[in-house]
Amino acid sequence: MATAENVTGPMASWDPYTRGCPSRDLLDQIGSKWAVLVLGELGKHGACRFTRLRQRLAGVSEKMLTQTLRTLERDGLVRRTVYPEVPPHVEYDLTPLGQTLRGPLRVLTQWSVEHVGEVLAARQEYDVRAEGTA
Amino acid sequence: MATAENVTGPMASWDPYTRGCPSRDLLDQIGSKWAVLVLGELGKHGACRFTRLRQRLAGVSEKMLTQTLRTLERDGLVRRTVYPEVPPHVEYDLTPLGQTLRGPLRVLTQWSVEHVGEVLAARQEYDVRAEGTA
DNA sequence: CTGCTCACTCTCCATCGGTAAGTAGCCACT
DNA sequence: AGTGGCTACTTACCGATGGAGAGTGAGCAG
Repeated sequence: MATAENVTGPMASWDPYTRGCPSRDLLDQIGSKWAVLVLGELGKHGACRFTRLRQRLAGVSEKMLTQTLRTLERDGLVRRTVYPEVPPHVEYDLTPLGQTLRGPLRVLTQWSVEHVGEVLAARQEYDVRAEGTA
Repeated sequence: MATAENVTGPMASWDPYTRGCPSRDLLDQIGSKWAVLVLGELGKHGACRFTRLRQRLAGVSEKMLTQTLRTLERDGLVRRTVYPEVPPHVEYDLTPLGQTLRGPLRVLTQWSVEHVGEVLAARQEYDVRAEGTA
């Protein structure tokens, strides 16, 4: 079992509500737009190549996909496997640690799909009221 | 039950993997750094004033807190109540819709707290390997 | 020797986030 | 009369971040 002490010293517990706490950064990372989608995609369909991933996440730029994958790899959530061929062949898939994130992210994604209608309605109502005030 | 049809027309289902889909935007919003923390705080401790909230979310600027609260209010997740007093008195709390997000966000927050040690370790290992390559 | 594939990598520009100072309205104190 | 303070914002400025698109490298087919 990994504890805080193993890595950075005597901090007993992490708290994202504290300024500069690594758990806040991490929360930000894993909740970021492209990371959620990359992890979700790799979780659903397993290993995937760069170009295929880029197609599945319609709208992502190459730069952002590369950057997101690097960050996830560094964080130990995604594994990058290079097959030394020409043309280049690289595959990405989830590590065991990455797998543990599937549940939380699936729940969040489902929430946004299920409630987007209500949110859109709330926005309309808000905007109408704001117009009246302006 | 709110469905897509109620608001924007004949789209049968929302998919965050589609470019420009409102559910992708929404997912981005609710996963964003300050929104997660604001919703978490209001979920845990109930109604709260601006300044108090600012203290609890150590490190947030006034600008970002205002902006985050406005967005959440517009999305129907947070309710803003103004008491016409001097000095000004404004309270924020979760709407019923906002309450439904507590679970998903708590799970995500817990994940980051529980696994930050492993992630930190993975980063160290990655950085050491990268140094060797450089 | 030209073109093609794949996975980047670089450059340029627009938008975003953070810092810090300003605003409004009323009250208490001097 | 004037000064300062309370609370919740706004605004201006600036560096960091994200997106669009072109360029790179390595090797093989034609």
